[in-house]
Amino acid sequence: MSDTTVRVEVLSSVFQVRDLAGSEPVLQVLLTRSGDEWSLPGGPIVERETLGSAAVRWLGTRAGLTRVAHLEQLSVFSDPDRVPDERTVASTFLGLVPSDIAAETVSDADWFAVDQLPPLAYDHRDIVDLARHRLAGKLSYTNIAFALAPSQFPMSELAEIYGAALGYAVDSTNLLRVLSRRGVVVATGTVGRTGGKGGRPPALFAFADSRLRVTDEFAALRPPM
Amino acid sequence: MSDTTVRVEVLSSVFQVRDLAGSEPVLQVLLTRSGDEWSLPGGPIVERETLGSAAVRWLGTRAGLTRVAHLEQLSVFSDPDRVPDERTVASTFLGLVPSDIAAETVSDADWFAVDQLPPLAYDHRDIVDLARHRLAGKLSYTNIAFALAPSQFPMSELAEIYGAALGYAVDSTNLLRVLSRRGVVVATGTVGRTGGKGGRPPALFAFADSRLRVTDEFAALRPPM
DNA sequence: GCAAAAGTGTTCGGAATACACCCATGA
DNA sequence: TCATGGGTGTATTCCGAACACTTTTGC
Repeated sequence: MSDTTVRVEVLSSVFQVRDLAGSEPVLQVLLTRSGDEWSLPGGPIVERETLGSAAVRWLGTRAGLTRVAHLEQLSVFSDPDRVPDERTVASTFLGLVPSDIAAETVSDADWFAVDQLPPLAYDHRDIVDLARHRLAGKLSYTNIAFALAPSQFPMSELAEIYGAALGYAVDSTNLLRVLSRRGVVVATGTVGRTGGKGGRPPALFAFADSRLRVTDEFAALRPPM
Repeated sequence: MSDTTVRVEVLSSVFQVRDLAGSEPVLQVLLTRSGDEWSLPGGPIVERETLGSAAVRWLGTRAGLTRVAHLEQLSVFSDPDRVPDERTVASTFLGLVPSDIAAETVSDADWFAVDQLPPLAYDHRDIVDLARHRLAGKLSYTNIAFALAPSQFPMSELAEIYGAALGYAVDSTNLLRVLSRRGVVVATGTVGRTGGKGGRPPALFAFADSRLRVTDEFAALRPPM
């Protein structure tokens, strides 16, 4: 059998929930400019690195981003014609950045609201859509929001983060009940400062784990007992 | 940037629920012999094919298997030292074969119960474990069992298939309720033959779709309405 | 006191499991 | 008619959503 080799690149959809001037915070994705177009940050892998370390490396060099709280594999895109030139297989990643990190970017990188994306290169739009869908799914049955939230937060802020990522409003009261029953969030005992327009100061919460954990593996067909 | 190319292979964990002499049916996985060891079927990709078509091609040539009812991507395994020799990135797949198909194999391929696997080459054992876990998860919130079941079946047989794949007993009564509420299975109106030891003849059911469909996307945090 | 935001309690409905009981067939 | 398996109905339990009501702060 012939030892066919192909070009392998990594591409990352990195999300952050960011304040948009004068309105609710929205889910944004990090893009890099290449000529006229915008692309997902990434590039080819080198000899002795895994795909994951390649993704991290490219996020640092292409976009100036170093603090990714979570990174996981998505599908591989392998259509022979997905990019013109050389046959290139793309291994894609989902990355998340906490909302309180000032994710400074280099000059050729910027954040875009996921509902107002510019035209993207090649199949990168499909990759962003896949990543959004994966994120929405995992918010429901894992603790993945730890990677979108600050280390401490009032529940109303966490509800806004969920709302931005899911695309619909989430009730903070019930969110607390669901997440604390599952042991995902715990009260810190500390109290935050009241907001700009008055109101009762909020209790601060934190995620129990800072690594991905499945919290509701079986929606149906649970094992006995 | 240098145009690094690497060797890309596909590896498939193909499962079938098969009768084991004189006992309950069990989940088995298809392996190929390479020298003394057993491996997952697969190999390098060629110029103009996707990873999926490469996986199908290798299943045919290495294992004589042509009728895979479902095939989906799992993770990419990219540790630089995962195989000695040349640096090889493995894109892995989960495949499923209906239980009533006589999945004939070539001489260097055979089926093994997942709980009694022989020593496997390289990291192939990790890949099988990942595939089992993915299958178990998807049985709970998708219709993926269509690819493990015959085209028509009594519910007791489907419960055995679920039981073999999940590793614990599943009640056929409640399985029918869950799957019919979700529109996953429908009654065919036909009736099967009674078993060897007498008993009432069973109604036959079928899956409504023969493509993967998510049936319970959000375990929690459902959208309003 | 009043507005604003946080927190508590209650009710409701949906969905999955467990289990008792009835039905249809072969010997 | 009896054993064997299939099918139906009911009760229980759990969990998440909705919403009203109370509490605590700033002005």
